[in-house]
Amino acid sequence: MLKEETKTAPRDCGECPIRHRAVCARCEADELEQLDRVKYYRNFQAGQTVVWAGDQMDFVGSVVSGIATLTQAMEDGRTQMVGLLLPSDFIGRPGREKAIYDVVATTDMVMCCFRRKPFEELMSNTPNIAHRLLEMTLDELDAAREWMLVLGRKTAREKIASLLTIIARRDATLGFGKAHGKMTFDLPLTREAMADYLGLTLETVSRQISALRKDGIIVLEGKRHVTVPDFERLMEEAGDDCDGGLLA
Amino acid sequence: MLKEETKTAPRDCGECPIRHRAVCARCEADELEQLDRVKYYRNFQAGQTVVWAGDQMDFVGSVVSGIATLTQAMEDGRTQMVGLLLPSDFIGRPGREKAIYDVVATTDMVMCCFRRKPFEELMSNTPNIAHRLLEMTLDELDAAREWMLVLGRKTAREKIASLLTIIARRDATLGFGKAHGKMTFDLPLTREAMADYLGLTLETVSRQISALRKDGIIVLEGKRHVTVPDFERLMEEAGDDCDGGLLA
DNA sequence: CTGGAATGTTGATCTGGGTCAAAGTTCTTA
DNA sequence: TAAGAACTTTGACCCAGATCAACATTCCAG
Repeated sequence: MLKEETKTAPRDCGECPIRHRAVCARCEADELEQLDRVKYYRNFQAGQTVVWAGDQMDFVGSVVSGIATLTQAMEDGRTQMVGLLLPSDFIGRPGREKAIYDVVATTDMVMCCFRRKPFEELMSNTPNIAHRLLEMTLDELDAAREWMLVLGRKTAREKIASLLTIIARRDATLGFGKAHGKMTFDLPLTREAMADYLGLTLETVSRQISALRKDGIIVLEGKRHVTVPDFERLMEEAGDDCDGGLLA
Repeated sequence: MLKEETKTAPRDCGECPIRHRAVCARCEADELEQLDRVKYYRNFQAGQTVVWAGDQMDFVGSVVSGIATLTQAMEDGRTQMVGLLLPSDFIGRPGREKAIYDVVATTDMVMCCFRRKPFEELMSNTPNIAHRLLEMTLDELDAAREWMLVLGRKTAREKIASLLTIIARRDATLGFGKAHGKMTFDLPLTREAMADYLGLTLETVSRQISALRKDGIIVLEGKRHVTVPDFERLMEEAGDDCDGGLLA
């Protein structure tokens, strides 16, 4: 049932696609070598759980390729996604024994893991790592706060538009191409996952996507492939005039 | 009109009330001295704006006493509070020129400010500062994510209960006393500010507070002074069974 | 292919919280 | 000590989004 290695890990850091965006972005050759000693790659399939909230977690690491989600749940089953982890994003918290969120791979995913204890030690001797991690954490904090506005104050339609905006921007940044005019991308999330991210029900997500389609804001091919004829138009629908920011 | 110094700044770090919780928590004597050279205190009155979103910000710093809020607004006036800054919390982001949120003092407040440029330099030579800031930022990220669950998935009543829970916990941590059984504290926020924090209208906030009062979950003296007869009961209302965490 | 999970769409109805409106309470400042 | 101004409560009504239900589509495994 295992597909034969969806995507293989990079052979070494030199050809790693996230070399210049991840925690290791600012490391020198010798530092990379130290990291290399405590590092290993792991592959996950779409749908697979990386960690369960409450589990012991003896590694931290970076998303190399693919997408994962960070999710929090209440006892009665209500669920809120609190983070969307894209290539180069960091998973885990140095100094923390147990995961406090569920981490799930929503697409096939490759992770570059570091054994936690040695990584923590490395961090205290390697300002380049600690510094980059601080920077990334501050970015994520900004993204989380931006998302608080979405959750707290935006309408369902604006929420959907905001999510599309983020995904489109990410594709522009990571792949090639500008974040304006005509754009095309795939939704890496199911309707349900979108609902969990947006604080909506999946029915509402479905309806609002249909509405945006009817209004010509987006064009769908199949369920997942989206074309945005005019990105500026989409941003207006999202309610945030142009504000940059967002998203690590 | 100025009250004669609501609360004065500490004379020196030795008697600073946040000495062991703020960015400087782990600094040695010599490091404190370096910080001292770029530091100054500022007093704000309740209601005063500390920084406007978009403004140049040439300082960062810590809340010494009092409370401030971090707020984000859409052009049409919808407003979402994205942070509640308590004593020892850090304001501003090293490396960032312009504020991206409004910062407002909701009570009289004393800040310990550092000139931004020299602080940034200091940070690169002083792992103790950078490290502590990373730790604090990670805590704030956790708090922001916890809040995403509140905003996205909780009912109005649960939201109010969650907020009361946070404030009660803070008072327990900062002041004296345990976070269980009978607790008493003052609300540092107006109904409107609570609404902005919770993604509600002030009418709903008012109604739900009345409802909690009627149900005996809380007892009010005046508008602001709250007694919680049974903290466990309040936590149940908040929907999170006991989960610790939250709040820097 | 084919039967059954997932996954997604659409409709009908209900409801929690928003909106609008009017009073009631404090707090100021004169 | 009075007259605002700011804050809070409460009521009546409404609507965006939830809930419940049926059906369509896609994707597999056998």
